[in-house]
Amino acid sequence: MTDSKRAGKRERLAGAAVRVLHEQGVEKTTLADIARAADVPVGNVYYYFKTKDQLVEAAIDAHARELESLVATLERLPAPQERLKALLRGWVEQRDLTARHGCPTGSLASELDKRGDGLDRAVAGVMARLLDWVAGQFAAMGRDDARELAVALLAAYQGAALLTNTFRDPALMETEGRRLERWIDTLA
Amino acid sequence: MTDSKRAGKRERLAGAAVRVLHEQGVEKTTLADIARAADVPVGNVYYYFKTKDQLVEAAIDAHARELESLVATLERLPAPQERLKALLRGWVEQRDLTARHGCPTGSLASELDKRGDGLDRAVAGVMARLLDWVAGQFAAMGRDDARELAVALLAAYQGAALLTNTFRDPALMETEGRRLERWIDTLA
DNA sequence: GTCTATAAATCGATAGAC
DNA sequence: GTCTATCGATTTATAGAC
Repeated sequence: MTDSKRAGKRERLAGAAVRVLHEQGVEKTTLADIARAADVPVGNVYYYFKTKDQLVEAAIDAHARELESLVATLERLPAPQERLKALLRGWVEQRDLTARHGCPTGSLASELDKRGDGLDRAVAGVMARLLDWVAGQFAAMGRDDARELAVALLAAYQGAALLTNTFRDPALMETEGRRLERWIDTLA
Repeated sequence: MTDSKRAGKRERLAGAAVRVLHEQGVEKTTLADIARAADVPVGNVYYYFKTKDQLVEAAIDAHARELESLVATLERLPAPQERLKALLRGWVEQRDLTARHGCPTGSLASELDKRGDGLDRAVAGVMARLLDWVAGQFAAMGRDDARELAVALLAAYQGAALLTNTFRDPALMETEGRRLERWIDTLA
């Protein structure tokens, strides 16, 4: 089989893993679940990934690329406060999915921390890059407490996502999103 | 064996479960892990709990009682804003444990959501009672947006706990705790 | 390269001796 | 009531046919 086809199957597995791991969690998800979602025979998974951990790592990488692509579209907006508010609105738009399964990045970080392997460091890297970008926006707004504000914004979202998921209440994310937009306006 | 002794062993198992489930997560924790921590033979666990789920539920109840006892001590403080700030300081004091394993309630809520069983509703109840109490404090401060403020405070803490855990950085919780104390002062 | 069959390990749960 | 031994189901991972 050609390299392009092999890459396609690898990516299909990684992409399906992102979705299924978000829905079911890492521990509850079997390789059979991911293989089925990717329409690949179970035993064949091991040709592309030596262990389950390597497949999870590929899913983290795929998720990181999705996040980078989102940030890239935000970069097109001229003002940093508009970029941050657009990020917020994107999170609010995902409220139904968040109510069902939580924030993909946050629940992954929480779950991978409990595993002995080093996969939690990979998610921490994804989270760190997002935090850096948010801090960069606050810095562009002339704030010298940019990092602290970035932590506050990201924490507010992560916590809101957790409560939205816990109470299965998408409206909670809407209310919190509006409040955070007003907060950003006061900082400009 | 007497009822009191039996109750003692049941409680020892539930108490050990609270600790071990926080450290290792629900899925990674085996009944053997909990039995060892409680100094009870593995097979004997099933005399006290018919299934693993029932043991997890007992752990949630035990955790709920710990939280209620904490809230009861806060009730002794005269002013509602002092009660909230004391709650915050308690969270900050737990920062090292949080950096290692996250917030016990939050990580439990996140993990149990991914399981098919109904245990996530039990944690949601614990979280709801805490949220109600916080909202009650804001209401006593004369705020008619008490519920929204309570969601904001609890979400800020849950998000800060998640980031503290993800980055393994207790200082993050300290900084965020100070910021939230200042925020409460502006609302009084 | 692809897939089936199965080994190997883990863990929840039960049977039954004491 | 307490504990050991073990079953049965699930899941990761591998061997090997095609």
